[in-house]
Amino acid sequence: MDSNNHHPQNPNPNLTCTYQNTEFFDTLPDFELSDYLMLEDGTEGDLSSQNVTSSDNVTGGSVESAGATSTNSNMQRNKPDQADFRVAFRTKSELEIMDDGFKWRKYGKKMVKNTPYPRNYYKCSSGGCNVKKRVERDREDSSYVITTYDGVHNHESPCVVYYNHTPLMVPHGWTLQPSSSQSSPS
DNA sequence: CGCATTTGACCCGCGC
DNA sequence: GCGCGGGTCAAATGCG
Repeated sequence: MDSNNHHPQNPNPNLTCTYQNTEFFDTLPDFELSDYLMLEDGTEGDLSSQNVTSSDNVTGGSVESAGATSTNSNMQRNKPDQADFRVAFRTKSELEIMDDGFKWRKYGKKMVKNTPYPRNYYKCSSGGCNVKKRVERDREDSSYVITTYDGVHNHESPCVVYYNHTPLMVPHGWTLQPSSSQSSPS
């Protein structure tokens, strides 16, 4: 609706995610992460009532893909390859458009019953990448945005390709960067 | 002119 | 078996 929603490729090029140290969220002045939701295949309940470790520090270093033994892989007609991994964030932000360095293309919008705010559906526009993203506002606090990632990117973030690959698993959209390194590669 | 966004319709799954 | 809700697709429109 807002014509200013045309998200650029990477408004936060210096967005360095030291996710395990939570420094990433401290680096962002515009929004802060309130809740980190770890949703696995079939474990996902309702985001509205999904209470997690709502602590300021996200000590979630144990993010793993949990789709290795899923019985119902073909839940959708899409490729069930990477649809087993799901992560949700609740972020305090005025804007629903939180670019994580990936390029997302909106493909749908829905009004949810329990929420006065619409839910937006995004797909990763990178070729061959079937990662989906769901963005909705918290019905309790409209200042919070709930972002749910479905799937795993099969490519690096366009804005952090110059970083070394890390063996650690990070939530979709977040690219890990060694805290010992400078955010400016030059 | 090309690409991204928007919006409505359609399809699928689940619950009653 | 029917209804409801959620999710996805496709065509149209607008903007760059």
